[in-house]
Amino acid sequence: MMTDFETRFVEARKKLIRSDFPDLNPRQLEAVMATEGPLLILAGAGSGKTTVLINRIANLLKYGRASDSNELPPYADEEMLRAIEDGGSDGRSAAALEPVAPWRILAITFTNKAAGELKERLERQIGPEANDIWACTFHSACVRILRRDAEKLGFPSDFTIYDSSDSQSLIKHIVKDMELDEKTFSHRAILAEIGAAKDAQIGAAAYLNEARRSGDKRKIHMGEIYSEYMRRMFAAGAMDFDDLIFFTVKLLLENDEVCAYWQRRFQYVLVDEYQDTNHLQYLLAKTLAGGWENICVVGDDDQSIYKFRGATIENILSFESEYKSCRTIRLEQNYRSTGNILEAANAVISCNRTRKGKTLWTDHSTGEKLQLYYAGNEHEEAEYVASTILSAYGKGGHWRDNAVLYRMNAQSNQLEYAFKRSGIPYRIFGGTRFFDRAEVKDVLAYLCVINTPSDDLRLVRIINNPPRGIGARSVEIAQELASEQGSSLCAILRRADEFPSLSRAAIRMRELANLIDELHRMSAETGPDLLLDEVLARTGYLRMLEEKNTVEDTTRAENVRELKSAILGYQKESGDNTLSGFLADVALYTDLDNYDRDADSVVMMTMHAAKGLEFPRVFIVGMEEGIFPGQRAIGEPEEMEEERRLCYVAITRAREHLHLSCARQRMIFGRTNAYKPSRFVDEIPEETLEKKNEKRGYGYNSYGDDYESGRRAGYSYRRSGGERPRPQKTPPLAPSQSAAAAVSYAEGDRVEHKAFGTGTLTKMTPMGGDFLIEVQFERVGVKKLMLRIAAQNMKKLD
DNA sequence: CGCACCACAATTTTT
DNA sequence: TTGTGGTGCG
Repeated sequence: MMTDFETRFVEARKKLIRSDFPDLNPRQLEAVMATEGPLLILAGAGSGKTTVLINRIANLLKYGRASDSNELPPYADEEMLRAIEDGGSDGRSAAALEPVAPWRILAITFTNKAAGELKERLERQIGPEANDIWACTFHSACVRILRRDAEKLGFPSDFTIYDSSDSQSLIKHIVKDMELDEKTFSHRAILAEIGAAKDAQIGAAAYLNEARRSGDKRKIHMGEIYSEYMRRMFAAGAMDFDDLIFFTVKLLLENDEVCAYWQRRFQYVLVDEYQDTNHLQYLLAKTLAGGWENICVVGDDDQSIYKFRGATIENILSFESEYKSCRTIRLEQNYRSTGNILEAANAVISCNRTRKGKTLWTDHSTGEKLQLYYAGNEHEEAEYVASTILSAYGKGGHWRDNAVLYRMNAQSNQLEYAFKRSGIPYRIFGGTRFFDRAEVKDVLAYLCVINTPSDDLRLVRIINNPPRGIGARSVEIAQELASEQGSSLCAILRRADEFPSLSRAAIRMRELANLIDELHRMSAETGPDLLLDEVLARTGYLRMLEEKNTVEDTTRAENVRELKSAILGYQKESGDNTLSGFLADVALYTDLDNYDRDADSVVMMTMHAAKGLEFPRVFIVGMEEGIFPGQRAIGEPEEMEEERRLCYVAITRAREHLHLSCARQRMIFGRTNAYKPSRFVDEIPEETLEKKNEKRGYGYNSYGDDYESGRRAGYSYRRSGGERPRPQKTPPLAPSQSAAAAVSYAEGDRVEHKAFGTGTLTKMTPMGGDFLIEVQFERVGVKKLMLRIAAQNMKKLD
């Protein structure tokens, strides 16, 4: 039983702490104050969860567990209580109850970007102290833990990290060496299977045993591949992404001391995007938090869209039964979107069965209705998007306020063309990332080999690149020699002239080995930036690119130089000047996308990639059965729910304007198919939707005479031999109108464009049945546009 | 050994 | 349609 004084003290203390977070809503405040024990925060889209995370950490650093405890400090007295009630700075320090040291806090996110943002915002709010907080990704946390104790697992503490393409090529080599059929054993399937095994904590030996017991041929082969994969990884002192977590968990579970060390250290563990964790990650978080049991997970079961890579929604759904004393807080107030957008999002997601149940609300106004555009095909759809963006820009928006989201990267093409034709600057996110580009990987492979000459996998990659006369056969022989002698490939290269079988290539091999050794020695005293220069010069790699002189090779050369700025950036950020440090970091750093974040251009990306982002105006294209939801999800209830969550994520990216579009027919992978509008469209309440072009896009008439009249602006013009479209009364977007109008333009005309303003048409070049025009605009300078598209958004001035 | 040509498959993707 | 990987020829 608490005494009256105690009650007053605790209440006053809570009141004071609360007053320190005036900008939070009641639910957010509750989440910030609930510091002790397991806590599940179900944070809807746009509900300010990062704010909560940051303030929660701030609270811990400042007040310790005071906001969530009935405990009094040892010397609590009336005077102290008065100070707290007054709320001055004395009161604030009196209110604290063992403030938490920053290094006792572990905040785990999924992406480097999220971790970086967290760190940045923490530093801004809390100050330099924030640097000692472990705000990192699962993988980088594991690396830090493993660097300390990898030897206990038999790995060198400077183990290298293989990224997925390294893993992939290793698998390829193994499948080849084992002479298995590469069709039945696709790299993808194997890696998925190995990943799943690791996720279930099944090591290679256990897997193989189990496979042998089952007698399943395929499984046995799979087990053999798995074992060989792990053997070679171990021999190379390498871990892949899954291993980082797998081995960390193993380390913690098998070494009581190590486990106790970390458990004692991490007094508070926070996990962001908890719905995206897989079983191993869950286990890791649980284990690390095992000492103090102060585990706070933040997530949204409705935004779980990564099942395909192992995330299990179960983690979040069963958190409450896992931790009996758990408190659950729902953040349902949305600060991002208009009422209509939220209503649509709520309506769609409510069709799912497996969920915790949340309903977002907002005090924003209803806003404008969602626009649903029915297009005849993907060209029309793209032109609708382009045209809408031009209008918005013309009314004084920025390009970067617009995002176009699609289900598959393959859908980006038509949009890209439409943007090019219309003079809209755009950027595509996703696709091949910087560090995945061949030329960057090549150069990094050099650096890896220089750092660790026994890194056979990387050595094979660069052994004849640039071509130096070491052919595939010679490499094969050298590899055989290496495995016979149990030495590394590089060691064989050094002694190449001892092996008659290598005769022809021996000299070249020795030269390469010498180069590697020399650069290796140099790496001890030279920073990675200068070493890179040396590598580029001495290996002739840059020369090879420069000599080719094609457009691609110029960009490649640029990418290689860009790598140098990545190195310089690393050195500046970390203060570390070692090659091994940089390489360790690079393996975990996929994302150089952060460069020119402020560039003003329309953003294009998959819906997956858009998670966590927001834009004033969002287009969701390809709302068709078979595209979104994808063919694979149809008839699979679980998959369908995941697609629906994806739809929910996509819708909730929009702040003010949301445009959906579907096409009656679409060409994908070179084949044209007819599609019905997506079921998700039907799930959106009618009253929040404004349908546009329904008749023409999907109506009975759309394949009648309309079709021949130049509606398919992209190519039918040429097919119909320049035939003039029949005049018809059409809404402003109809391309037929533009085709008619296009004819009447000539060089020297004064024009007014709805986005770019007034200008003079300076040049007209016939191009594929259309014209490429150049217009000197007064406001935005020279633009190159395709006339047919431009004509929709432009009129002639007299 | 290097290049050109053909077959084939292709959600989504952080680390 | 696009990219990739394997094969065959000079």
